[in-house]
Order: sequence, then C-alpha cells, then structure tokens
Amino acid sequence: MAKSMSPELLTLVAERFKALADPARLRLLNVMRPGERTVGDLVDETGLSQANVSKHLAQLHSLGFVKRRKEGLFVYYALADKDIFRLCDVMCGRIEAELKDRARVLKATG
Amino acid sequence: MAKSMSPELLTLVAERFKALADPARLRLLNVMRPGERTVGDLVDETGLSQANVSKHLAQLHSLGFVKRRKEGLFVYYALADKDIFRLCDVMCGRIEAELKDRARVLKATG
DNA sequence: CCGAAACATAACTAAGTAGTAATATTATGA
DNA sequence: TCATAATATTACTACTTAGTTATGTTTCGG
Repeated sequence: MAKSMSPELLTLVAERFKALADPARLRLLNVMRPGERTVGDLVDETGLSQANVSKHLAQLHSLGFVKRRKEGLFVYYALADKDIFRLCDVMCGRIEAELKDRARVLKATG
Repeated sequence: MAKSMSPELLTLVAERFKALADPARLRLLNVMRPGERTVGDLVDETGLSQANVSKHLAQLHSLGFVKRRKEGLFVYYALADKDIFRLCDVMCGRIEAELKDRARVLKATG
C-alpha cells in the first residue's frame, strides 16, 4: 500500500475488492480459468440464471477483470489478466493458514 | 486460483474480499500501516465514529487481518501481516494501468 | 467502592445489492 | 422480412450492511 492513499484512491480500490467479494462472481472467474467461455457456457457451468450471469459479467467487465469478444450471436468472455490468480492465492493462503491453526488448537485442546 | 475451487471455499474467499471492499476499513488499515494504533487513535486519524471504528475492527479481526493487544484501558490494533499490502498493490496497479490507458485514449481522441 | 475513561455491543435506519421475471436488443438463417 | 437464438437490460423484491445512537463492559485512579 502506498504511503499516502487518498480517500478517493481507497474508494477505487474498495470498488475493485467488492467486485471479487461475491461467490457467484468468483465462480464465474473460476470457470473462465482454463479459457474463454460464452455466456451460455457460464450459465451451464455455474447453474446461475442467464440474466444473473450477464449482470455479473457486466460488472466484472466494467472493472477490467474480464474481456469480451463478440462472434456472431455469441459473446466470449475471458480473464483479462493473471491478477485474479494472485489475489485469490493470497486469500487462499490466509484461509489455509487459518484452518491449520484451528486444527492445531483443536489438537492441543482435545 | 487452485484448479478446483469448491463453492464453500469460494464463499470463504469472497468473505475475505468483502472485508476489504469498504473505504472505511481500508482507511483504518492504511492508518495502521506504520504501526499499531489504539481505537482512539484510529477514531482521530480517520474521523469515523468510535462505534463505527469498533465494528470495523471487529470484522477485520475476526477475519485475521488485524491483531489486538490490550494494555490497561487501551486496545492496540495492528496489521496481522503484509498480505494487505500485496493485495492493495495489485489493485493499485490495475487502477494505475486503467488511468494510463484512459489518458492514452484521451490523447489519441483529443 | 465510585466515577470516569476506553472500548464493545445492541437496536435501529437508510442505502446498496444479488437474484428473478419480463422485456429489449442484436445477429442469423430461412 | 420474419422467426429464432444469444445476450443485455429493466423493474422489482428480499436481503445485507454501513452508520448512528444509546447502552454495556472493563479497567483504573481516588
């Protein structure tokens, strides 16, 4: 984090964290991991409704997390870059550490 | 992101992103960057109300982003680790790239 | 003990948001 | 041009949550 983060910058950062703060959007991003997917693919692979998927994709796209490519009737979405992996890796590392710690405590207690 | 992220894991990850998806909490974390702070310090340096600060700190603490140390009447909060810097750095990099890109487009258009 | 200071918590309100159902838009082929 | 398929958008509802006010809890000095 830079030395002095202005409230405006913090708002922009928060806005981006918020885009990743939803299980449905994370599922969509996860499905796109191997490569681009059409909206229909994403509907099928997540079980979410079409309208819901479209809305989530619009949000992820507006913040630059995914890119879109139109081909005939279909629109292909793909991850814009590898940042999401890095971000999720950090979070997963935290969760893993927590679980380990919890297991350690349980072992010591029980 | 791991190959197969279960919905449960994604929910845990989303929960943690959500903790960072608020300007007030980011401000608190930013104030704690140089070192530990009492609740009163955080109230003064952020301008948030005491109750509000306590609530945000409880949330950040429950998810392991900050640690607490009690000393007499005062409670000192501090960043639990350096993950927050890494996470915010990624987000700031994205924002910077966006702004650059927007400037480039404006230059080409105007 | 008592009062005050530091912090936490509870109850409440207002604003934001995910999901749905219905409708609109766009592109294709007959 | 028309019907249809894929996606986007709109209007709405239910739920969540940030902030406030008021109150509770803990700790210490006198």
